[in-house]
Amino acid sequence: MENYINQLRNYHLKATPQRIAITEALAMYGHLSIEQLYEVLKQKFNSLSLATIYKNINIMMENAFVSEVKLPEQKSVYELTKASHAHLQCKKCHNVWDIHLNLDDIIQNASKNSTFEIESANLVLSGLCENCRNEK
Amino acid sequence: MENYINQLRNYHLKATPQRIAITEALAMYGHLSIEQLYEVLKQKFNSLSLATIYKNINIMMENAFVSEVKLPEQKSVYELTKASHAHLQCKKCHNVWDIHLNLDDIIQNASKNSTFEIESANLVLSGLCENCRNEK
DNA sequence: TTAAATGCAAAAAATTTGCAGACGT
DNA sequence: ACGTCTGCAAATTTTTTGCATTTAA
Repeated sequence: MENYINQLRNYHLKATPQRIAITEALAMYGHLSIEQLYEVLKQKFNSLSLATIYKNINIMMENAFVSEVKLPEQKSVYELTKASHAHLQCKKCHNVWDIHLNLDDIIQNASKNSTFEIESANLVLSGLCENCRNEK
Repeated sequence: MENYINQLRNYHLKATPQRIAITEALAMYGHLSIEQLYEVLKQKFNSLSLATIYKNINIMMENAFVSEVKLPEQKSVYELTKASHAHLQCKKCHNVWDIHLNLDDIIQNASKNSTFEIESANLVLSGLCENCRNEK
């Protein structure tokens, strides 16, 4: 909590209660959509406005405190910015997990096959999570 | 052209002039956004409605004739469905290219590090294309 | 001939903006 | 105290829907 206040400040973001709550929610759940963030924070702030979520997520992305994860077949989710990693998306429950693959290898390999100067890689792996796989 | 008519029919899509034109545009340009498709087709059909683009792209995706490519920091583009491949996105000119990497290797490697049953991989590599790199 | 597609207008959904009052620093 | 943030309402943007007419097969 104190921790989140300082983290926000490190990214030049005023530590308002709403922003602290967004940070807490993302730290706890890992990946949330705009609508999910709204539902979670709504518990704590009953006068919360969706516009506040949008404004905050936008400025948090501009300041690289939060990152957007674009996913096939579902709405984007947002996460606290971390070291480069890939994502696992469950096609059944739609939850998202981090997976720590070496994206640099992929970038280097791809660089051999192109004239691009590749700076970053965005990888989403889709399938069934352990839970959903066992359910059927 | 005849060719596109049959391709559309293979995917259970009636070959209307608008759909043929969408197919031609995607075959020619590779990757186009909704708005770009609208602009391109508008040349040919001056009574064209944006709703027609949306309806067609949606049904073409349902029938797997067209695929959506979600990109970091820019609107989705659409392409004719092809064998599995990755994408290169230029951060300057915002154009998109296919790159034929072996995604199966990536999937197998990731599978070792997770309990997921991974079915597919979605990879977008971002950087500068040759043109934009040379311009500065 | 018939089911489906088109284009239009309207509706719905998603996102952004402006502003007055509240709040963090 | 100052500049920024919040919540609200309104505006804008994006996407979908309903319907009359047209069209592909």
